[in-house]
This record gives sequence, structure tokens and C-alpha cells, in this order.
Amino acid sequence: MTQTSMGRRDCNRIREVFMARASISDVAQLAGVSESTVSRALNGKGRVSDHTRQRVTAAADELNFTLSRNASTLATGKTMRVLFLVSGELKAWFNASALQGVYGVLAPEGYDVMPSFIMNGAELQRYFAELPKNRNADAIIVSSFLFSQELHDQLAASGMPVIGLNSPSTQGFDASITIDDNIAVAQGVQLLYSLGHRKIAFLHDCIPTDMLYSTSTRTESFIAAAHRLGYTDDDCRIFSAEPHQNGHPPSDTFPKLTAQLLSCGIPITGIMAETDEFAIPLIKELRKQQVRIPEDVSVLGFDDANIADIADLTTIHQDPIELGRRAAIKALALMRGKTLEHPHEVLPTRPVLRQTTRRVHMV
Amino acid sequence: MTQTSMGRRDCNRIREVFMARASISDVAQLAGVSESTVSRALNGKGRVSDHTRQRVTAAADELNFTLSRNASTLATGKTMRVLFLVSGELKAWFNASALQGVYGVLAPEGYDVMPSFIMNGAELQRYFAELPKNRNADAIIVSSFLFSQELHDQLAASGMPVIGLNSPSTQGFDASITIDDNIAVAQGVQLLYSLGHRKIAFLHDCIPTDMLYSTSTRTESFIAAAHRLGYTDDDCRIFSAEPHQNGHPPSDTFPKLTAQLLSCGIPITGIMAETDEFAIPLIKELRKQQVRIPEDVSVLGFDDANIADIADLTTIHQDPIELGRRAAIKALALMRGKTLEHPHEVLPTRPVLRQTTRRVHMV
DNA sequence: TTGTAGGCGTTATCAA
DNA sequence: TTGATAACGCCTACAA
Repeated sequence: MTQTSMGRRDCNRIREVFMARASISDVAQLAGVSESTVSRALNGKGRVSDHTRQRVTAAADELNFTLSRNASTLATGKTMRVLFLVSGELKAWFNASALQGVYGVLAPEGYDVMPSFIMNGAELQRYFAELPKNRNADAIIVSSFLFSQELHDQLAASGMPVIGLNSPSTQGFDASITIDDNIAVAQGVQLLYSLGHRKIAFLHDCIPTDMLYSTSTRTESFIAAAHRLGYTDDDCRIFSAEPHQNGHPPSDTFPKLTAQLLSCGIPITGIMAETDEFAIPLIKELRKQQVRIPEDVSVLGFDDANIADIADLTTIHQDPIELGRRAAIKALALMRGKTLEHPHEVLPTRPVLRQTTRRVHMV
Repeated sequence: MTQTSMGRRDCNRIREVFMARASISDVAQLAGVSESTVSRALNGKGRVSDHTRQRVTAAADELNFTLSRNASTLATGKTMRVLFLVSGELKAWFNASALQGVYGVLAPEGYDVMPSFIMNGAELQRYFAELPKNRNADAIIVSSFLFSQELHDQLAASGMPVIGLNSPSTQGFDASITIDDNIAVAQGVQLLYSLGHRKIAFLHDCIPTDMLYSTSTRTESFIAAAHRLGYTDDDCRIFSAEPHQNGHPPSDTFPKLTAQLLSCGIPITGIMAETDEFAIPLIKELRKQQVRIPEDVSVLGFDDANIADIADLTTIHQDPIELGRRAAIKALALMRGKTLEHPHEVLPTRPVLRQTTRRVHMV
């Protein structure tokens, strides 16, 4: 270890005095072996005799030493970090749950998870423009995003595996895990049908965005499913909220929707809302207007978020923790150079019956 | 650029063909300057003439280059990463919100946030044993943890700033941000008092843990506050749930508590629950037993989590996003070597009136 | 303001 | 199985 630069040297000396950070060479010296051997002994790769390994381990313990992730990263090109990108709020039920799932499988494997969230298309643009050049992660899991071809190309250029989570298509993803929104909505329609509801409505929450996986496809799914079950255009209606303002529906959304529902001319008894979050304030408003739920009208949500349980809301269940887990498992495999047999998978959804729906008693 | 090692060279060649990753030397060459100049031009530190900077920037853009975080990390010792450690689930309202707050201030400053969660004391022990040696982050924000002196010492040895978030004491933290549980509970008691409730109860949720900031201090705070307002021991009662089993109260918790409440011999009209999450199932059970809320009994929660709004629960409001933000701001300052004027701060709480409490009409 | 020459703490190659 | 040596990609002290 030659040291000609005084500045550095002083710096090191200070560091050693204050916190005694050992480096691999210290361990090598103490164990009486070379740095390479320490490296091999400590990171598991490469053959080292048991005897040597023990000596090295002992020396490392004594010096309170572990290998530096950063240095390894630089040498190997592996960062042991995974990006988790979501749109909207990190604290949202879906995102937080998915993060927990991702973390749950990645952390035990020694990976760090770095969440990011992005609010609009411009940010997304910028984010992905930087991403491939940063080589700051080994994989990226992307939740609910809609990707342009351009972004796809940028990502492909990064060489990083890109895993989709509830993304609208498999386009641009090396692997993906998702629910089938189409089927899920059909489950809801089927439920309303089975309960005897012959006039039904879908309530669409309009989230304007240039990048989010718009749940607007649920509207189409609803109509298609209803038609398959024999509902005519007069038997099933769509009501749309005004576009969100700073992350929430405008304040008069639910009174307006309630008014529309009650004045639309057909006696709707079954309502499916696009999300639980949308269903609950609607129910509150309906009850305020003396519409009894579920006696007069049944209401069905979508997601089975924690609030659905609180509100006793019948809904369609999906499991973001499991989605996160699966995404992470795929990421893990891809980072390890494996080829996935089934890169794109679909997780089932199911209805959960609670107290906001009931069987219609025919007149 | 001398290259004697064939292996590496091949590797580089392959990489260049496939993804054309430029390094700082490529930029230097293209811009016709030295690597140091590129470094200075791109990372902002150090003086570079405008003309040179422009040439460098242009070259970097052309080569689709940005500085590698990892390499910078190794050279500078700054990782530009912050750990965020929580106990319990990441998806829990408090944790997810705090994370969002932390992320909100750190991300724009170029920091990555790495969340971790830890379920028990053993994991905590292990986590902190590794932490100082890893030098994998520049600071750590710790949410709601109780620290032993031993852990404190280990952390201090790491040289990393440690910021507490709703931790029970400032002990062991370089900075902290918290609410005052004592005051918050007193606000609740005062509210019940002002509403005319003269027989009140506190419901304690028993979360057994060897590391979590136990909210059990709230019980004592409740008694103290009640006494200050003139409640006698006969006027205020404490009811405790059985210890959690796998993260939740035992299933018969709320029927049991309800029975206790109704049979305790004093006509309790005001209840404060330790958390919103605890209050809501209690209310459901009470209503099931034909106890009208708020007509017969007023119930008050604690937290103002999103579910409180859903359940129309009167509660004590705290703001974990803001707590996260403040913690991050402190972290930022400390990482930048600043000394905080007020390292330990307290954020106010306030009652939020909803539909589960009402004024008692005296007989 | 710019260039030179280490150094950051690992891993990988090759030879022994 | 082990060791010497050269990367990995950037930053910084110093001299120019």
C-alpha cells in the first residue's frame, strides 16, 4: 500500500481513529492470506480450503468487517438493488402492499428495494431517460404503468430486466404478473346477475393520466360481460365521474352521481364501482339520500382493499402482496440469468361477499 | 487505456456492442478534455469554464452518458442512499405514509430511499449488527423503535446519522421528530370530558414485542389526564385485549371487551381506543349488541388513519407524511454536515370530530 | 481553469 | 487452492 497523496492519507488516518473501518487488506493481513483469498472466502464464490476460510472469517469478525457492497458493485457490475416503480401515491393500498410483497422476497436474498413514484408522463419520460445510463439497479419492477414504444426501447437498451405488475399488456416487459381485469369485472357482473339484479350500472372513476394503466378498460369489460349475460343497453348503464382534481374526484362527484342514478329512468338495483375507494363514498351519499344499501340497491366494489372490510363492502378480491411477490420472484430469476418458462402470468381474482349486496326479491 | 487482460477486454467489447455503455474516459476523449474535467463539469463541484462545460455536456449527451452512482460512491464515500426502517408491515397506514413523506423530500435531492422492515428483536439485533459495517447508506431513519443502549452504541459506531420518527425517546438518535402521545391522549380525554362524559374507559390493544415503541404508555397517559380532570378511579376504567396472535388481536377480542364493558358495573358512555384500527371492530361489535354509537356510547380512536374517515370515526389526528418529511429534512441536514438547532422536535396532534361521538344530555 | 496521478474496496484473470 | 495484478468508473490533491 503505497501512499503518496497526503490528503487521502490524513483522511484515512482520521477515519481509522474514529471508526476503525477495516478494509479487505486489513483482514488479509490479519489472516495472513492475500486479498483475493479473503474475497473468495467471504463472498462464497471460488474454492477456498476450510482451514483458510475459518481463519479469514475469524479475522473478519475480529475486525468487524464485511465486504463493501459498493466496491463489489463496481467490480462485478451487479448492484444488488431492484427498482420498484409505481404511479400515484406510495401509501396507496395497492402500491404499499405490492412493495411489501416485493420486499418480502427480495430482502432475504440480499437485495435492496428502492421504491420510486412518478406522477405524470413527463416525470416518467425523464425517469426512464436517466435510468439506463445510471446502471444503479439490476432490475426494475413497474406497477400499473402504460408504456410507450419509445420507453420500451429505452428500457431494452438498459439491459435491465423489466417486470410488469398489473400492467395493461405484456408489451415491453421481460416478465409480468397481473390479474385479468376483464375476468374480474365479469365476476362482478355475474354476481349481480346471480343475485337477481336485472338493471345494473357501472360507475367509472375518471383518472386522467398519460401513463397510468387506466382502469377505463373495466368499463368496456362491464358492458361486454353484461351483454353476454343477456342485459340489453337499457338494462345496464354507465355513469362517469368528472376527472380527478389533484388526486381526488371533485367534491360534488357523489351527489351528482347519486342524482344521475336516481333520475336515469330505469330502476337500477345493482351497482358496480370501479374501485372500493370509489364505492364507499358513493354508498355514503346514497344512504344520505335514504337509499338503503343493500335493501334498495346492491353495491359492489373492486380490489378488496382494507377499507372494503371496514365498510363491509362486497367486492372483487385481488392480492397485491402476492402480485409483488411473484414479480420479485421473476425479477430474481431474470437477474440470475435464468429463462422463465412462463414469463407472463395471471393471478385469479374472486368475489368477496359482504353486506352491501343482497339477493333481489322479485316482485 | 491499456488492456492486458483478455477476459475483461472481451467482456467490454461485448458490452459495447450490445449496449454501448460509455464511461467517463469516452466522454473525455470526445470532448477533448481530461477525465477530471469531465467529472468536474458533470457533478457540479469544482470550477470549469462555461465553454468546456458545454462541450462536455454535449459529449455526454451524445454518448448517452451519466456518471455512475456506484463509482462515485466508492470514490467519495457518499452513497446517496438513506435507509428507512420500520417495525411491522410496510403496507400499514403509518409506515407507508411516513415512507412517502421521506421519499418526497429525499428523492428530489437525488437520494434513494431503501425501506426495510423488521418483525422482532432478533431481526433488529442482526440488522444493526451488519449495518455499520456495510456502509451502504448515508443515514438511517428509524420509525417507532425502542432502542437498547447496545444498539445505540452500534449505531453510533457506524458514524451514520440516526433519525428517529415517533420513537419513545430521543435517546440514541441524532435527531428526531415525533408527536407527544401524552398530550394527544389528553386531548382525547378532554374531548370526552367536554362532551359531558363522566364515566369513561380506555381500551388497550396489547401488542407484545421486544422492540416496538409500545403504545402502552397511552394507558398511563389516559389515567393521568383523567385524574387531572377530576375523574376518580371509579369514573375511568382500563380494559385490555389479549396479546396479538400473528399480528392481530385474537378473534374473540371484541366480543369479550364488549361483554366487559357492559358488565363492569359503571355506566360508561365514553370510550377511547388505543388506535383507530382497534376502535372500528369494537364499534362493529357494540352495534351488533344493539349498543348505539354515538347515541348510547361515544367512541374515540387514535391516529386518523384513512379507515377513520371511512368509518366516520372521531379520532386524534397525527400526520405520518409530515413526520416522514421532517425526518428526511433532518437527515438531509445531518448528511450534509450541518448541525441542527433543534434536533428533536414535536409535531402537534388534534382531535377530529366525526360521527362516533356526541354530547351527553344530562338526565 | 485544466491535467496528472493516485486511490476508493472489491472481483476477475491468469499463473503458480 | 492461492497470490499477483489489473480492472471496475469515478473523485481529488496537487501541480501546472
